[in-house]
Amino acid sequence: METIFLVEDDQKLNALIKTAVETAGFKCVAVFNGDDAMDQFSDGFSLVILDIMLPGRDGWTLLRQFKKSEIPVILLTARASEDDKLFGFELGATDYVTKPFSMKELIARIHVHLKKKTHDFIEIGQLKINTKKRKVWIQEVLINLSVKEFDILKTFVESKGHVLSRDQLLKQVWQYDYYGDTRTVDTHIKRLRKKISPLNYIHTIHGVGYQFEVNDEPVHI
Amino acid sequence: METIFLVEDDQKLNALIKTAVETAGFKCVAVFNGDDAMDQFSDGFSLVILDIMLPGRDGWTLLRQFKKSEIPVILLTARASEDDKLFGFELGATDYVTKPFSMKELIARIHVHLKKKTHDFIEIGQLKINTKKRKVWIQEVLINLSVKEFDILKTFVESKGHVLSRDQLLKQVWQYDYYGDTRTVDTHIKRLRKKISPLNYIHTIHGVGYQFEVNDEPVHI
DNA sequence: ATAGATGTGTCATGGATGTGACAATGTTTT
DNA sequence: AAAACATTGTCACATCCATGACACATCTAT
Repeated sequence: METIFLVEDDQKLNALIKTAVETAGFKCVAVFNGDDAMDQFSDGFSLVILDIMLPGRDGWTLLRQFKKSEIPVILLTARASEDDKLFGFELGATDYVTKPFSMKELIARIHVHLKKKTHDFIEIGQLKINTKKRKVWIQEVLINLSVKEFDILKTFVESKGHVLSRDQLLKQVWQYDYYGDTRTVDTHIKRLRKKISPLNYIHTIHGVGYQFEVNDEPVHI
Repeated sequence: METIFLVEDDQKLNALIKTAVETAGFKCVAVFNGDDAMDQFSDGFSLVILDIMLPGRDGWTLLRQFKKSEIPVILLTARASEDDKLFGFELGATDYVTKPFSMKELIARIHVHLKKKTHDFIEIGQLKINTKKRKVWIQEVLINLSVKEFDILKTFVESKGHVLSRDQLLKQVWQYDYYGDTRTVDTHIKRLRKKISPLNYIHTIHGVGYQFEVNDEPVHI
């Protein structure tokens, strides 16, 4: 479970954000001042929400500290001052939100930085994929895929655009200790291509492997 | 050099942003409508700035198209509507900026999003190389390279400017135990030179080997 | 001037890939 | 339980194309 670290001195706002974050499905550790922030911070957190206008220890110092760990930091700022925003970015803030803001927007930005969009549904090109139900549609038409075919397709859409060797696909879709012929991959690619035709999304990279990329013509309206 | 793709129908604003982006040290390809955007878009760009309120083709359609390529997209929006922001995020926008905004802030956000993305990308001279996708562009135009050609090019750009003997190239690109003719290297160099022409980056060091060095004329603005 | 190094067009070959068929195994239906 | 069906892995064969070697032209250094 992803845990958000919240640093906000205003009691009401702190509680409000904490509730919003938790109802969005995250855990939330909330502190009210800079000293507690320093003490309780660890790199086990997935993301930090930091009010830059803290009493006591300066918010900028905290930001500098947090960014040593590569964890994304969203700044909350009351001042709409231009310079503050720029200074924040220069110090490594991932994003900022200017008060007043809606909880919806804050949550949306959290999702963006965690790259955890609603992951059960993936839309790519003319394909719609429900990973939980293991179903695939081409323009609302359900496609019947076998286990291996679905796993290969899922591997493709998740390894966005990267070239995958046959060995990589074998390790991912089959098991780490698979002893079969690498040409087996070819056969499954063939079957998958046939089932998602006329979509031409699986490309052969001669001498390397396969690559999944949407190449639809621009749709003219 | 990183190239920004700008889609903005307002003449003045378009020029303003283009100038700001270029003085910030990026190149900028600017278009004024959705059709041109569709035509000129390529995944050789590093980032897209998209005005969501375009005449003619809907900005959302463009966004959907752009996001197929994994390139970060910053939305420009006049409406401060909450729903628009959320919709934009759901469709895969990386960030958005609400008008009116300062050029400073826009540039700051560009820098933030480009930092994340530099891992798989190598830019050298007029070449852009994506090692994971094994793709190469010359000024946004995709070049089709074979396995050996790509590996040689990759070896070159990674061994910054050093002269490489044919034996070194053979060991790196082929295998440590390769028994072929060293002249084979020459043939592949020939093909690679042809494919990346008119770029003259591969230099012959007589009696030693080859060297990769960018020798472009400084571009005067 | 000369010998060796390099550029380059051509071509045969081998390796990589597409594809249909089939047997073995697992799953569903009757 | 038997039959019908689906899935999977392997093979054989055809096809395609990257590759590597060669021959010859051109260049470079001495």
